[in-house]
Amino acid sequence: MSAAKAATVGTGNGRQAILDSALRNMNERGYHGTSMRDIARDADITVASIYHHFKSKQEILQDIMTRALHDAIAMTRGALLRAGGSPDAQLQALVRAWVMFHTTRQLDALVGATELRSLNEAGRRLVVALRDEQEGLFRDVVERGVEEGAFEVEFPRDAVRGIINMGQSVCTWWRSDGPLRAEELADRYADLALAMVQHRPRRVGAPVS
Amino acid sequence: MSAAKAATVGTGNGRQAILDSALRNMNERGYHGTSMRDIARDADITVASIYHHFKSKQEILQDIMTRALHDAIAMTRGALLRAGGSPDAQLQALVRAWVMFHTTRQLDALVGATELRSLNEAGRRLVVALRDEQEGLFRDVVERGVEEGAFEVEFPRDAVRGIINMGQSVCTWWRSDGPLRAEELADRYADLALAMVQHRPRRVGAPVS
DNA sequence: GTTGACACCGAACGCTCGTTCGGTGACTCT
DNA sequence: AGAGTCACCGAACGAGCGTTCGGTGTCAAC
Repeated sequence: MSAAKAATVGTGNGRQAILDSALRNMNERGYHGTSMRDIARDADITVASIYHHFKSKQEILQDIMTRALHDAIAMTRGALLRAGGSPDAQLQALVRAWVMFHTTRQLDALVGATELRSLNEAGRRLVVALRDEQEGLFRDVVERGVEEGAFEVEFPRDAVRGIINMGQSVCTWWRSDGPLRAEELADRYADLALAMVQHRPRRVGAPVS
Repeated sequence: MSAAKAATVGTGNGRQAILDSALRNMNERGYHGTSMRDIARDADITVASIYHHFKSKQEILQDIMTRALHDAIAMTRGALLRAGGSPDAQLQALVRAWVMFHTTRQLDALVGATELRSLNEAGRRLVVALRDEQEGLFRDVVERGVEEGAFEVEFPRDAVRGIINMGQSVCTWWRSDGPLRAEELADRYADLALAMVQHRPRRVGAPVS
C-alpha cells in the first residue's frame, strides 16, 4: 500500500519540505493567505505532521525569514572579504552579492520584504536587528569611501538606503527566464551604486582634493 | 438611543470611511489578514452595510489600488508639466513628486506594493497596465536626456527601474515623525537619481563630448 | 399619504482556519 | 524481548471567515 510514497513534490524530506512548501505558498498568497493545509498538501504530508517539526505557523515564518537574512548577511560579508581594500571595489562587491541574493533567493527575499508585519513582536525584533546589521555593512563601506575621498556624496545614509532598496526590489520584478541574467543585472546595479556615491573613476589620474 | 452616533473613527461617511478603514487594516495585516469584520469595526458600521457600498472584499482592494495608482500618475504627470523643458529638471520633478507621493500617501503605496498578488486576474491586469504607464513617464524623460546628451548612462532602462524602486521603497521605512521631512528626502532622492543617470552638472562649463 | 430610493442592520449560511489529541508503525539501543 | 525515540497520521475542537437574507427607519417626490 505504501507504493508511491517517495517525495514527489517536496524538495527535501521532513522539515525542509515543509519550509519549501511554505515559502512557495506564502510567496503566492502571503502568510495569512496560506493555510497549514496548503503547506501540508504541497509538502506531501499531513497537517498534524507539520506540528511535529514546528510548534506553530508563526514559527515557520520566523524560520524562513531569519534563515534568509542570515544567508544574505553571510553572502555579502563573504563578498566584502573577497574584495580588495578599495572602497569602490568593496561597494561593487557588496551590491553584486546583494543583487545575486535577491535573484537566486528570490522567493525568500520576497517573503522577507512582505511579511515583516506578520511576525510577532519577538520575531520582528530579531529581523529588524538583522536588517540593521545588513545595512551597517553597506554604510561602513560608503562612509569610509567618503572619508578617504573615493566617494563624494552629500548624504551617505540616504544613498545607502537607496542602494539597498533598489537592490532589494529586484526580487519583485526579475524573472529567471527574462532577458537579463542575474550576473549582468548585478554588474549594472553595482555601476549604478557607484554613480550614486559619485565615485571618481580610477583611470582618470585626477589628484584627490 | 441614537446618542453617540456621529462618526468617531471613520474619516468620511459611508463609502470613504470603509475605504479608510480597509486601508489602515490592510496596511497592518495585509488583505488576507484583514476581515470584513475588522473593516466594519473601524468604520463604525456593520458588516452587512459594507456590502451596500461594495460588492465584495476584492472590490475594496481594487478600488484602493487603482485609485492610488491613478493619483500617483496624476501627481507625477502634473509635476512633469510644471517642470521646464530640460531633461534634468524634468527628472528632478518626477522623482520629487514620486517620493512625495510615497510619503504623503504612504499607506496606499504600501498596500499597493504588497497586495498585487491578492488581486484577481482582472484587477491585476489593470494595475500592471497603470504601473507600465507610470514607468513610461520616467523612461521617456531619461531616454530623451540620453539622446540629447544631458544624461550619460549605459543602461537607461535599469537606471529607471532603480530610480522608481528606490523611491517606491520610501513608503516602507519613512516615518512622518522621523528626522527627515518629506520635502528634504524628495530633494535628496532627486539628486541621487540625477547621479544615477550621470547628469553633467550645469555650473561646470565642461564642453559636451 | 403612498411610493421608492437610500443607508443601514441582526442573524444566519456553509466553509475554512490553526491547533490538539490519541494514536501507529518503523527503527535503535540494551 | 522490551523500552524508547522518531516521524507521521485521522479526526476532531472552537473560532472566525466572506457573503446573503429579510428586514427597518428616513427622507424626498408625487
